[in-house]
Amino acid sequence: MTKAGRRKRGAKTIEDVAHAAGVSAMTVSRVVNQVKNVRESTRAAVLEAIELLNYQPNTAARSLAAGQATHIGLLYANPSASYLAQFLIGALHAARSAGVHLVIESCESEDADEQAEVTRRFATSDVEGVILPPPLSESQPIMAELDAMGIPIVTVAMGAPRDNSLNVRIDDRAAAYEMTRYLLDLGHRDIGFIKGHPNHVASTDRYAGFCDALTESGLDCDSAPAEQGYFSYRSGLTAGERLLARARRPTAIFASNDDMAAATVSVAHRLGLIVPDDLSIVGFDDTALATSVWPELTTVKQPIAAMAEAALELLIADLRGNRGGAGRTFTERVLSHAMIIRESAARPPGSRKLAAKNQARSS
Amino acid sequence: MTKAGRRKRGAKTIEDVAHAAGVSAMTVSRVVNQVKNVRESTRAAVLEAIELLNYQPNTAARSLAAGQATHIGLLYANPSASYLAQFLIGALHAARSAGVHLVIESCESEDADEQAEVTRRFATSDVEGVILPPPLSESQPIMAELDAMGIPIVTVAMGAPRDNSLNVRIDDRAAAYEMTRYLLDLGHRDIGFIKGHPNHVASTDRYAGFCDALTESGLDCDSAPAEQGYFSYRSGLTAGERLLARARRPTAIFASNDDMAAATVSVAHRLGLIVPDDLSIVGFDDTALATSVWPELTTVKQPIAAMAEAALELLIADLRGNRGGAGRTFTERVLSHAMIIRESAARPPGSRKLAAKNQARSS
DNA sequence: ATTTTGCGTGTTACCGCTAACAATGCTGGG
DNA sequence: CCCAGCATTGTTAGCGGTAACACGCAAAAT
Repeated sequence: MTKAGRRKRGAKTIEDVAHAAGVSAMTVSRVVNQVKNVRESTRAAVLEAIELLNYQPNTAARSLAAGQATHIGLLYANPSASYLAQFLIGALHAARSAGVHLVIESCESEDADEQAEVTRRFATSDVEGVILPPPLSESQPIMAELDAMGIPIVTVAMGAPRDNSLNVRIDDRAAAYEMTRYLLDLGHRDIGFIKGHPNHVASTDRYAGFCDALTESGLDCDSAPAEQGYFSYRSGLTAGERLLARARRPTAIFASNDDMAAATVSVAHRLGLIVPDDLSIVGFDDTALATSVWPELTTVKQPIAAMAEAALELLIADLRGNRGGAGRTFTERVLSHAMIIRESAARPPGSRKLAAKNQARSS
Repeated sequence: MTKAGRRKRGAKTIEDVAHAAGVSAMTVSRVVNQVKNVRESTRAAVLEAIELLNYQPNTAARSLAAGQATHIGLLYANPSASYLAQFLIGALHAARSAGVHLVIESCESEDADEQAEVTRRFATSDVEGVILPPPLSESQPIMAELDAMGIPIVTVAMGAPRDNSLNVRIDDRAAAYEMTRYLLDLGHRDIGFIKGHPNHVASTDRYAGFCDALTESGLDCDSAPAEQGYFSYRSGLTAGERLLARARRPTAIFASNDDMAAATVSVAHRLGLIVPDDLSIVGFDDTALATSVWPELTTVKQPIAAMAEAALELLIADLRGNRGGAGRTFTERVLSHAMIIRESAARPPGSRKLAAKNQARSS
C-alpha cells in the first residue's frame, strides 16, 4: 500500500519497464541514456517495453539523481518581438527534452557597467550556462563577466567566434549573396542596400554577401547606393527615404532585416510608388512582420527556433561533457537558411514583357 | 566522503539550513512552504539562516518528493508575435518560481476536428494543466477535449467565463471607455472604430466600452463610423481605407488593437494625411509594434506578462489544491490596464489654439 | 488530578532515477 | 585447469525534498 502511496496517476516508472523487460532498472537506465555495454538483444527488449508502456523518464528524478544542470540562463535584449517569440519557442522545446529549466532575464541597458551588473546578479542565482541571442551575443561586458565566473556561454548569430566558446549561426554572407543574385537575375541593376547595426557582425556579413553578388555580375559595389540602418523600423524609415530621394532612384532595395524592409515599403507607398511594380523591396529574417505588411516580403528565412534548439543542445552537451574536467573547445554550428519568395520583388519597371515570358517559362 | 560525493559545487541544501538554524530539515521545509504550525521565533531563525546561506530549494527534488505537477501545457495559435513573446516571458518567469516545466505547442488550425486532434496528442503527453491564451481561449473544441480528459484549464482574456474554470483578463470594456473618453476630451466628435475579430469576446467588450463613452457624451454610437476588422494588420488596412474614404471623414480612429492601428497609420500616410495633426489614431495592447511605427501609438497597455504569470499561478494553485479531491470552482482574476499616451493622438484639426491653451493648463 | 486536545517539531520512508561498485559469465593465456 | 581480463548486468546508496506519522509538552476539559 505504501507502494502506490505518493505516486501520481498512472505514470510509468523505470521499475515498470524493468519488470516488463525482465531486467533491472539500471539496465533500462543504460538503454535510455545510450550508454554502451548493453547487449543488442537486451537493448531491443528494453526498447520494446518502453514503447509498450509509453514510458517517459521523469526529468525531476533524473536531474536530481545525476546532479546535472537544471537551470540554463537566457539573457535577451529587445530584438524584434517576433524574433524573440520564435527563439523562446525553440529554446523551450529543447529545454523540455533536456529536462532543463530556462531562466530568462532581460538586459536592455547599453551601458557596459550596467550590463555587467545585471549579468552578475543573474549568474549568481543558479544558472549553469547561459544562452546569448543577438544582440547580446556581441556584448563584451556580458561575456567577460560570465567568463570570469566560469559560466559557459553559447552565443547565437555571433560573427566573431571567440576561443573556447560555443556559437550557432547561419551563413549570413551566403544568404545575402543569394538574395542579391535573385534580384540581379530578375533584371535589376540599380540595387540599393540598407545596412544593419554597425556593431553586429551579421551586418557586415550581409553587406559583404551583397557585394559578392554585385562584383560577380561586373557591378561596382562601392558605387551602389547604401544607407546605414540600425535594424529598427524607425531607422528603416530614414534610410528608405534617403535611398528613394536619390537622383538615380534604385529599382530594388535590399534591407538587412524585415523591419527596415517594411519601413521602406511604407515610405514607397507614401511616395506613391507601387511595390513591386515600380520598386522591389526585399528583407531578411522572415519574421512575422514579413507577412503582415502588404505586399508580403520576399526575404531570407533564418531558422530561429532551430537555432535556439541547437544552441541549447550545444550548451548542454558541453555542460555534461565538461563535468569530467576537460577544457572545452571551440564549437560552432552553422544552420541552413532559405530564400522565401513572396510578392515584394519583381522584374524592374520596363521589362514587363520579359517578365511575362519568363513567368511562362518557369511554370 | 560519500557525503560530498555527487553533490554539485557549493549548492546549499535544506540540511545546511536546518543545521544553521538549529532545527530539523522538516521544519525548514515547513517554513519555505508557508505551512502553518511553525512558531514565529522558529520561522524567523530559519528565514535568517536561509538568507544567510542564500538557500534556494532544489526544484527537481521538490517536485520529485511531492509528486507535484511538473509539466504545464501552453497551447497557442499565432497571436501577434509580440503578444506571444511577452506572454512567454511572463509564463516562463512564473514557471520557474513554481518549479514547473512549460510544454508549449502551437495549434494553428481553425478546423474543429483538427484542433481536437492536436489537443488530444498534446494532452496525452504528460501535461497536468493547460494554459490557453487568446485566441485559443475561445476555442470550444479544445476546451471540450481537455474537459473530457479531466485536464484543468486556465484561459486568458476570455470573455465568457465557463463554470468550473479559471480565467485571467483585463477589463476591456472599461479600458476602451477610458480611451474613447480621452479622445472625446481632446475635442473629437467624429471618432471611427475598427472592431476586432467577431469571435473574440474582447472585441465586443471593447466596442461596448467605446459606445459607453460616446453615449455618455450624448453621441449616438450606432451612427458612429465602425468597420469590421480581424486583429490583423491586413484587415486594418482595409478597414482603415473604408473609414477614411467616408464622405464625412472621422478626425480620430480607435482601432481594437495596435496592428490595425499601425495599418491605419500607413493608410493615412498614403493618403497624405499627417498623424496626429490631420488625424488621430489610437490602438490597444501596447505591443512592440506600437513603438516601432511613427508616430508612436497612443494605446492601452495590457499587462501581458503579468497575465501569463497570474494564469500559471492560478492553475498551479488549483492543481495543488485539487489533489485533495474537492471539485474546483470558478475563479477569475482581473488585472489592471493602463493608458499609454504617446504621439499618435492630438486635438482635432481646427482647435490648435485651444490645444495650446490646454497644454499650458495641464503642465 | 487525570485525560484530552492539539500545536510545534522530529523521524522515517520513500519519490524515480543514476553513480559507483559488486557480481556474474565468458574468453583466452599460461 | 585456473585465473586474469573484459563485457554485461545487478545491488546499494544516495540526490534533496516532502508526506505521513510519532512524539513531547502545555493549555483546556473532565
